[in-house]
Amino acid sequence: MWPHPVAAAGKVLEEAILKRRPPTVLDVAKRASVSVGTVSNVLSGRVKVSDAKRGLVLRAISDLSYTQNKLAQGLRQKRSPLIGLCVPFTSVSYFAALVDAFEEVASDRGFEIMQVLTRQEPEKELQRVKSMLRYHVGGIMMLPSVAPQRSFDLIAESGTPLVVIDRPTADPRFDQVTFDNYAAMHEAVSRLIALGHRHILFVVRQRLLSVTVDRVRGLEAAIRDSGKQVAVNILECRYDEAAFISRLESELKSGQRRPTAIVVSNSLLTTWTFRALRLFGIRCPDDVSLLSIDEPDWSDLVDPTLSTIRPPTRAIAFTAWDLLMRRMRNEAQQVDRVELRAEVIFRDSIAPPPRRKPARSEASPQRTMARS
Amino acid sequence: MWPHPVAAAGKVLEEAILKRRPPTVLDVAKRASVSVGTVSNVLSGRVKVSDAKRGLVLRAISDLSYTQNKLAQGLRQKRSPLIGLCVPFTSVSYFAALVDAFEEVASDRGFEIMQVLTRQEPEKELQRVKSMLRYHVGGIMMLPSVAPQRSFDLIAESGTPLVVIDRPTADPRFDQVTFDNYAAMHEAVSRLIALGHRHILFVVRQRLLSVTVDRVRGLEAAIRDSGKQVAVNILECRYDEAAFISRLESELKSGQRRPTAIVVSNSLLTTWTFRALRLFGIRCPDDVSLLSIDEPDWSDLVDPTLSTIRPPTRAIAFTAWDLLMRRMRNEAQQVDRVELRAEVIFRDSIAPPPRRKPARSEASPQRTMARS
DNA sequence: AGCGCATATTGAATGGTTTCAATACATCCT
DNA sequence: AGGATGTATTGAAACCATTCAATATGCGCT
Repeated sequence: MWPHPVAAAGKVLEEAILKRRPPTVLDVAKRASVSVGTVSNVLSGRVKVSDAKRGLVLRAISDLSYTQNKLAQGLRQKRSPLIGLCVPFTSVSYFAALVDAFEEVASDRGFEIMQVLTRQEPEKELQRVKSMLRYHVGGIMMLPSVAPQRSFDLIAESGTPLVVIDRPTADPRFDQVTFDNYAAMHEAVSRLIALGHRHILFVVRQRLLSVTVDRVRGLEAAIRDSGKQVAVNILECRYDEAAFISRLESELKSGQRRPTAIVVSNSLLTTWTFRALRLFGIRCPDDVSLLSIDEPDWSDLVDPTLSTIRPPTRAIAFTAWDLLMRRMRNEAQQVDRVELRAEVIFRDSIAPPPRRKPARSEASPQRTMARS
Repeated sequence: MWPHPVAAAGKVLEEAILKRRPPTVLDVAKRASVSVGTVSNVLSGRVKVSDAKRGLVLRAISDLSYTQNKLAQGLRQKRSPLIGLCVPFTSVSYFAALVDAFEEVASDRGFEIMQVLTRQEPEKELQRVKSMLRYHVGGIMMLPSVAPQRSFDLIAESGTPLVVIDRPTADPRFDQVTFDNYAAMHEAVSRLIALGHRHILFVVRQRLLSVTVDRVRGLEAAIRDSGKQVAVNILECRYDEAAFISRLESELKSGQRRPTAIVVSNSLLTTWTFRALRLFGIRCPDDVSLLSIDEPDWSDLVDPTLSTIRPPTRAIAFTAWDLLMRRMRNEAQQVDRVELRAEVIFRDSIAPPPRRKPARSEASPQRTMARS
């Protein structure tokens, strides 16, 4: 007497169910009466499988509601479809928008994001990079800190594809996607100078950061190109609001080199600056003009509305993704360095400087200071 | 003649180096002349190892600069030290702050974050939950959508510990950490009523969301407790700024039930509302008072400064983490439901309603409407 | 010295997938 | 029919860390 077919099917089910463990390729293979290799081929689609067998396999997969174990897959392939995403914070809106865009495209393409935060500290960065590598991530997107060399070396040594975003690096080993800080800064500062500003304060987080260097170059070029005498002061500050405010105050009250325009490096510092100006009773744009790099989402809500350099966030994310994929598929011909353009948006926070203390008495339009 | 010790050591190195692959426990074990079991015991610290052997092992680890393969570890242990973090977006500051706090505590404790975004859509959520489970994450933090049932079932079935954050659920299977929306809303609305408001508009994203339900309960209770006649309108809207603005406009211009106070459910909608009021030329707080749930970071930068309900973001993250760890270590006695308190911050965007059209002529303080 | 007990150490088996050399099968041509 | 060519399928081996039953070692006591 032959075993009843239904009972037989039941018996195949048994293994996975009785042992209360998720079904494996082996379970699927048994139920579909094929080999594990065939199941794997159906799953990956890399090798042609006859329609008949494919049907059996798909049937078995859905019967058992089998799901791939990505850890085992990653172990075997030595690369998991995890993508490491390394940014300083998520609580800065520009970074958050980047993360958001990356997750969107990653999940659409069947990848997952492993997110690590560096807090802008090279040590922390190194530690976080090591964590990513322990998971054998298939690729890394990284917004590097000031001193990313050791992290870069580790990544290069591991052979993991890396795309550097937002902050250009001299390292010739990696693809990178940035926006043209030089041009954006040149455009913005040229406007300030045209309006008559001759004392500019540039507030930055870290002077050594490559983006900062580019921005300073753009600023200086704009001054040269204008042919005017413009004094520039750079204020570097840690992330500590109280300390920042007091340093800003002393800058703004130093009679001689008192700035009439402030350019701020990121949206967090802009928030603080804006708050500080209120606190000091300094009016914007009457007393001082303000321009922010990294557009905060409240730019058009405040009074005055804020002039900004708006980074092409989503374009950066999508471009970086494409580069990373190309590299993961080994299709990269050479190192790519893409530079996108940022949009400079002039709103009300920029105006001609006040008339008093004219450094060289430029012809700035007459303007009453009162506004009430 | 015995092999020279140095040559022997060199020979041990060979394997990993010649084959150009990262060293494994086996390589470490050979070099330290111990068994793989011992190496594993040193690594995990779960079993006591003599100081002598431990020294040898540590030495070998550093010599070879061995790093654990977390994929293999996860495969064997059936749980990886990856923590799935599931939120709607990162581009809303409240969510971004949560993510930030989670990453901080996770990386301090040697865990990594796998971040997935649900876009508030149950379908997407389910898909993302499946992705997490395929990686056999050790635990999940989730800010659920309106209809999380299937996701919950899947998670429960997989046996993965889950902590539900921010949005209370009736599901009795999972720990949860929320803040007291009822109390916060009660406090805020009581103040509005005390100031004389009798027409309140509540702008929400999704009426069915549990937090919304709680907030509405708090609102209604505040009205009951006040003993006054207060009309409430609820405006539900998708995430589409143009559509939202036009719906808001019709609400604000509907002569009869025209609200004098608006409560908005999250910071993104608050941004839109704020922008819309400007657009319509409706003054705040003169014509209408405004209160935001989820404190945007520009609350004190705009004019008028914004009244808000500030969620205890970091406390939520840390509490949720502790609950999750307890559950991952199987120390949980019962299902925990922690409810933290939110802070209600009254700033300038709240004032008594304008005098015109007194519904029942309450004694609100005389107030000239003109301002500039 | 001999015995028993406690602790440290060992290493084969395990987990789930993919890979790839080997095999089976089908097709076509002469 | 016989042989050659090409494609589909198979299943053992590999990936790497952990587990745990079995063994080895050390210690104390008589």
